[in-house]
Amino acid sequence: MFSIGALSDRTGVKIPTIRYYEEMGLMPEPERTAGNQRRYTQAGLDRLGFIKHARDLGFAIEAIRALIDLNDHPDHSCATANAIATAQLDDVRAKIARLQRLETELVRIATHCDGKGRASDCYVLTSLADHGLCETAH
Amino acid sequence: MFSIGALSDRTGVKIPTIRYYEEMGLMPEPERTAGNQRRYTQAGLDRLGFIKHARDLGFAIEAIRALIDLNDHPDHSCATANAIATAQLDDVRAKIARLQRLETELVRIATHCDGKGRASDCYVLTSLADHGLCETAH
DNA sequence: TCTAACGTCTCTAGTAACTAGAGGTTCAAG
DNA sequence: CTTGAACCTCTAGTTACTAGAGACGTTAGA
Repeated sequence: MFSIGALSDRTGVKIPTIRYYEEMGLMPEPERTAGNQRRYTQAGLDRLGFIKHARDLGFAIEAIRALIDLNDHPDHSCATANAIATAQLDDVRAKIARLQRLETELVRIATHCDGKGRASDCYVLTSLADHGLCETAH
Repeated sequence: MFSIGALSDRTGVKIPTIRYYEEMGLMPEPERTAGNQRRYTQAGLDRLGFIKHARDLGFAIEAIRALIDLNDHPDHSCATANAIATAQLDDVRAKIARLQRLETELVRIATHCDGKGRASDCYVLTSLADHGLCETAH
């Protein structure tokens, strides 16, 4: 049996976050000691690892809830799991594309200002005031 | 003079968001009609455009506050503006790098599952349960 | 001038996914 | 049996908005 601190140490998930996951219904309510402290089994540790990994990959809590549900029903079809993973991939790719456009503009903005002039001549400030200077849409 | 709705239409910033910016001190408190409605000048419109552009580029409210402050003091050095823009660029690049690592893992996870099997054999679920299958750190 | 329709007002509360802190209790090592 | 670390619950704060309720203001047409 593991205390909540032991779980935290093994997974890298902070203690308040573990309690938060329990409240959100991602972690099952564990057994308690006579003094009301949580005691987890190996299954609890495994589940927290699953959640952590999914969160690290950017899955939302609701998506993880669905994935856990599937994991608990081995005979269900995995179509939902595939759809969730694919949607997450699409989401990540969209974010990358957007950030790359921002990167382009920020490089332009940052390189045209050496930080040594006066604010009235600053290309950073001029750029922000005038959208027309941008190369891409954002 | 512009009503708040006119400002919203011209900048694409939603009305409650304009009021929120006012509360945060990014937008100055505008004049009011006898009936207590906000009326903005061209300067108010310009400032909202500045804020919108900065937000679109991912600058945080606090960073924008500093940029506006510089914009209002033309004789100050623009070193801070340059530092803020550079920090933002670094931040964007770090996010891109992280997302690209996630993309790698998600491609692997999504392509190994066709969504037609059973949950017990699902590569998506197996992968999430076993971090060892990952190619990169995340 | 009246009135209908639409615009605007303030205020509260909700979102995602935690994080911080207060004030009190329990556990385990020595 | 003591003591110090770990744990408990609860509330509130974070970021940047968004939604909704209920009331009031503005304006164009009859």
